Amino acid sequence: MYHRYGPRYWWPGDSKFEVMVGAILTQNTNWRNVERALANLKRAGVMDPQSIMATHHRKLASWLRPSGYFNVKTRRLRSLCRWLIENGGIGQLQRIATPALRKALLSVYGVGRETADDILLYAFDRPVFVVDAYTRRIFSRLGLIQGNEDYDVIRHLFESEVARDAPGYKEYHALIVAHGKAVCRPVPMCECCCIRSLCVFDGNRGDAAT
DNA sequence: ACCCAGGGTCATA
DNA sequence: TATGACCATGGG
Repeated sequence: MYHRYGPRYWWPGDSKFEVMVGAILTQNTNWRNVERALANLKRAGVMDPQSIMATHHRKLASWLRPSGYFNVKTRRLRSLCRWLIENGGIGQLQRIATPALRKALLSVYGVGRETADDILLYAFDRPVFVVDAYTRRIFSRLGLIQGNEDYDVIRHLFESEVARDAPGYKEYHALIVAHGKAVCRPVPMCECCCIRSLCVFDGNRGDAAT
């Protein structure tokens, strides 16, 4: 994949905080829409936890609107900022060991396992493997996983099989997304069954494209 | 008129 | 543990 797509330079962002914001905003959302919301925050001069907390929900939501789910994402972003401030900021959090830091992130409203791992890998530079929908799709079609395993089962699999190295994990995940976008498309419905979960093409059609 | 995109929470069984 | 409803915008 590296040979095909080259270095991805992930995660895009001017600061660790911006990476965290992007991780919240990109939940089930096209990155193109996230960029608009990030630009709104920068233009408003609120790309920091204190400014976010000082902004009314209504106004913050209007800036996040292009990224979709803007009401829930407003709450999630503020809960993350509240957590950052209560814990002394990113600099202090850097001193916490990875397992404890991961648990702390997961306790934040709106931060699930993938978002937590995005933040751990790309903002805190921890060697944590991010498992997303593309990872499940690509590697299930390669026959290496079934695809519906629990998140942490797949994460531990990659972390045990791939050398624990943050820069390597960063590049790998970015390449998985690049490959997923370019080639490994979701399984389309076929005329014979018309039900996605029962489609006979599932697991077969993707092979030629992986 | 669909489907999809760099998920997570909550209620329910 | 495992589904389903819900959240919402912009692009193909």
